[in-house]
Amino acid sequence: MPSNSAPRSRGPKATRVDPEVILDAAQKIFARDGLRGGSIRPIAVEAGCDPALIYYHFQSKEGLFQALLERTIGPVVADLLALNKPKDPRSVAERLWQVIRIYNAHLAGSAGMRGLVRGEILLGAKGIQETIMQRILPALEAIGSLIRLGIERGEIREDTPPLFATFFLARLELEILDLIPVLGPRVAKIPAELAVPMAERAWFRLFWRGIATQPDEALSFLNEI
Amino acid sequence: MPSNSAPRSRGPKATRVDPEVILDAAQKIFARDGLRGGSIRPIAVEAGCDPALIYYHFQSKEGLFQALLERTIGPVVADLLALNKPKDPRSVAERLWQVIRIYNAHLAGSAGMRGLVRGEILLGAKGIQETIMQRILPALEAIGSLIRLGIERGEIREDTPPLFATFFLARLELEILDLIPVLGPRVAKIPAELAVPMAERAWFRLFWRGIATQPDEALSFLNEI
DNA sequence: CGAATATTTCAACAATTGATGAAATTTTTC
DNA sequence: GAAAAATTTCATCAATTGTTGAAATATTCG
Repeated sequence: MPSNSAPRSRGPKATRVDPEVILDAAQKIFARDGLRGGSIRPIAVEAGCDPALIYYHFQSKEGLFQALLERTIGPVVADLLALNKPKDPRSVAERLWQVIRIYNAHLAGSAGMRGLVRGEILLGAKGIQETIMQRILPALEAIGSLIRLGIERGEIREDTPPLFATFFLARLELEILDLIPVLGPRVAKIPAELAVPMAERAWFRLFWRGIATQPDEALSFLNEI
Repeated sequence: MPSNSAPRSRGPKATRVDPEVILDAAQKIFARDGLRGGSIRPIAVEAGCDPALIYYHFQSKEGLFQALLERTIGPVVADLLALNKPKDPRSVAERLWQVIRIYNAHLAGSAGMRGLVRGEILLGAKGIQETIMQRILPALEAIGSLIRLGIERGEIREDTPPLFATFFLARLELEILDLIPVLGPRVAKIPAELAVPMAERAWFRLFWRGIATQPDEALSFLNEI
């Protein structure tokens, strides 16, 4: 039998394949299968194009992933840096809480991507590690500045180590979004969709109690929504 | 040209290939390349045997990984469960601190394995997920019991949610061992080998302050070593 | 010793992978 | 309208993958 589908015509289609569509497809596949496990052909199917087109736009599989990283991390970092504006009228407590909200707002829908990023920090190729680090380090620095500001203002205990407190908070976001929806319902009878907001609040309270001079004041913003 | 190496003789060698040696090799390769990225042939080279021998002992790649999981997680869980003995004379604070020490003692040397386990919880095949969960859930339950005991005894604040505090502590171990040695030296000038013990203590203090009724008492054990 | 069993290797399979060069088609430029 | 550039597909390569069946050797048991 001859092939049962006529070959599509070559050359540009009626509607060009937006590289953003390819990135969407890559995010879906990489998030599900990992960087090594996800392969180009399923991404091409998802994007509705030929595998070779992906190479035309992104040169290599690694290039595709790096482009995806830029798109995923970029907006998060931008928002985190904005928390450090000198004229911001909010308390440090409230702005640290916003760190969590920002993270959630941008990344809640991209499960798998965070684990992927995390895995590549630990085991990834040097080039990808560098890309990630250059994006993440300024964000960590921004959180550290906030904590130092809190110490200056007397909101945060003087014996709080800014660096470790930063890691503690940054880490918190990761785990809330990734592991809590999986573990929460299994360990207790917490619906998956409630696990994240409950953990966010409980953990931020715990965190704030650990570092604040007046731990039980000024957390009213936690009760919104 | 004929092949440049004479074929090894078949049949049992002088010294049998201990399956434990294959597990050691698998741990090294999987930890470096991930479950999907790590393949059987390099594991066989590392173990000094033929790839087919791995199938003889472990049936499949997934079977190999499951056996490796058992060997890695088993001892950790056993030690964690032992923390819950009713006659233990130590304070809850000290026993919660031991959670971290146990984790470190068993898993500090197997970087990559933790990320692997974590990744498989989120994205892994159903069978592997089940294996992991059946091992981990009793450990989480043990920590939860300790925290409830602390509340009963008045060591821990009554408004502490045991479940989330458990996750918080369990999570803490993971990140200290994995991310801190990578991020610490890059963000500040902390040597990698100091980053872990420093973070362990700083984070445990912060954690304890967040949940304790008398947060600044009875942490003298943190100064040992 | 001889038979049964356990251990190890070899050779090969079908499938999948990342990648490329050439051809075809459209769009842009002049 | 012709030439140049951009976009898309096709066909295919070489390498690697997990896995298996058969053969070979050693050990154990009667």
